[in-house]
Amino acid sequence: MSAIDWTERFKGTQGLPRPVRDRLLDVALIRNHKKGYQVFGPENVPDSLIFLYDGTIRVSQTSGNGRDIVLYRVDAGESCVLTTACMLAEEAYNAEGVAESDIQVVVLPKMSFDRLVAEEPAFRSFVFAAYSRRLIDLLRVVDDVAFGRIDVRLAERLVVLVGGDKEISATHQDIASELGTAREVISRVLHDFQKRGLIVQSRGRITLSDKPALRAIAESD
Amino acid sequence: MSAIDWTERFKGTQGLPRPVRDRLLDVALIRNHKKGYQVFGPENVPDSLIFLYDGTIRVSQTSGNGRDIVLYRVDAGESCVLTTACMLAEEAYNAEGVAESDIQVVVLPKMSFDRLVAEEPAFRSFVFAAYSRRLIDLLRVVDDVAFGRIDVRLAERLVVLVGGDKEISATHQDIASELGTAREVISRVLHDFQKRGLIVQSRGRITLSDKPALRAIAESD
DNA sequence: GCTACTTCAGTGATATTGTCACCTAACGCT
DNA sequence: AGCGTTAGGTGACAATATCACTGAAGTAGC
Repeated sequence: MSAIDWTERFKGTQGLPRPVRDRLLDVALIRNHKKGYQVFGPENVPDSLIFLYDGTIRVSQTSGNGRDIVLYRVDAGESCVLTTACMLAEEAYNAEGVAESDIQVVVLPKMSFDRLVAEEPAFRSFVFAAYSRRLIDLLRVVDDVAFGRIDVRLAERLVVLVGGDKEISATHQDIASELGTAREVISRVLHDFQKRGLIVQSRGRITLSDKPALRAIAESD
Repeated sequence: MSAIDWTERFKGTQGLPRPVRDRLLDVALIRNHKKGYQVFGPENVPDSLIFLYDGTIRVSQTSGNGRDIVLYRVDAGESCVLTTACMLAEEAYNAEGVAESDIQVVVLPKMSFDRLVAEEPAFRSFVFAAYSRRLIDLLRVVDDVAFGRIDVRLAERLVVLVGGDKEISATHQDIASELGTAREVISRVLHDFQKRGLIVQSRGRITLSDKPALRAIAESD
């Protein structure tokens, strides 16, 4: 058994009885990938279930022309259920998962996955919870894109991206790809935020100087 | 056993061995609902898995102001996995499933569902396939809303709604709610379609007079 | 240093879509 | 027919997207 009991870190699996965790350790393969690695995509259909041990995966969708939109992120401790959808889909679709940092993933072969689902109720509910969370994430995206204002969404995203910090390192294009809009739109709204004293910009860098105000804008939906 | 072997009609369960079908019949409850019945929604969280035996359920999302968007439809033979997401969600969200016709549903109590998933591999893959299909449906919605042109989406929807027929019985508001846009937008685009000889309108009724042309518009993405 | 090259950001013009206000036409009802 | 309700039309304007540029800021080579 490995020195690190990695299953400890999987959200929702904390309550798993000891033997279940050991079984997970037994059948899973640990893989490392560099930042930028495409975990799955239209041209790269995996045949295994993927759990993320460390790092984050950005799952995004690409349009015919150059625009992107981020659907959700997979954080450490979560599983990437779109890979299963990916496996089952016969019609083409253009979602892809890319490592946003160096990542360490736990690869669970389809057969082992199937057996664990069958035999371990706790694992089963973990998997269904993962699916449900993704469905709800997507509902949120639909809601935002269909009904949300761009300045509200941008403010919200800035607050999320900055985390506990004060600075964000991202180009306008990066942020446009997050929100599924065009760079020019982001440039204009950011310009407006700057005029209002909410942020300070420099090339590839945004400093949030009035986080509470941004949060207030983000809440106004 | 009922006279009708309804499990025959469930897509993806055709290959189930006889005893599995019998077990489904055993534990499931059949319920009838009128058109307009809310199968699930923010105020109405079910505690069972729902399979649709007959009719269709429209799953849509409502915005803060009056706008709606249709996420997908559940047809006979499919399961409504959002109900499970519904059950698991702690944060509020505003999706609802409404019977679009009189429906007959098969209600599978959570416990029975769990047991079937555990014990019947065929049932298991049926359920995962259902989840995946919904995820992919939602990807399509995101793609349309974020990147699609409204005239293209409208033409597409008209062709789908008309089916093998030539007429659609729906108000502009109905169609706007399908696509997540405003009535005025639909009115204008339909007016344009009419001027171009693609459709003929009367109150609450649209006749597709040039379906091939509409299909051509729908394909132009 | 300077130059060439690339990436990033700003901006005006225009098209598309959404919002608001108000109007008219069609239908159902008594 | 008269009346109320719903469906649909339209102009004005706001928000967002697209296009075609511009210059500014970094980067690599010399």
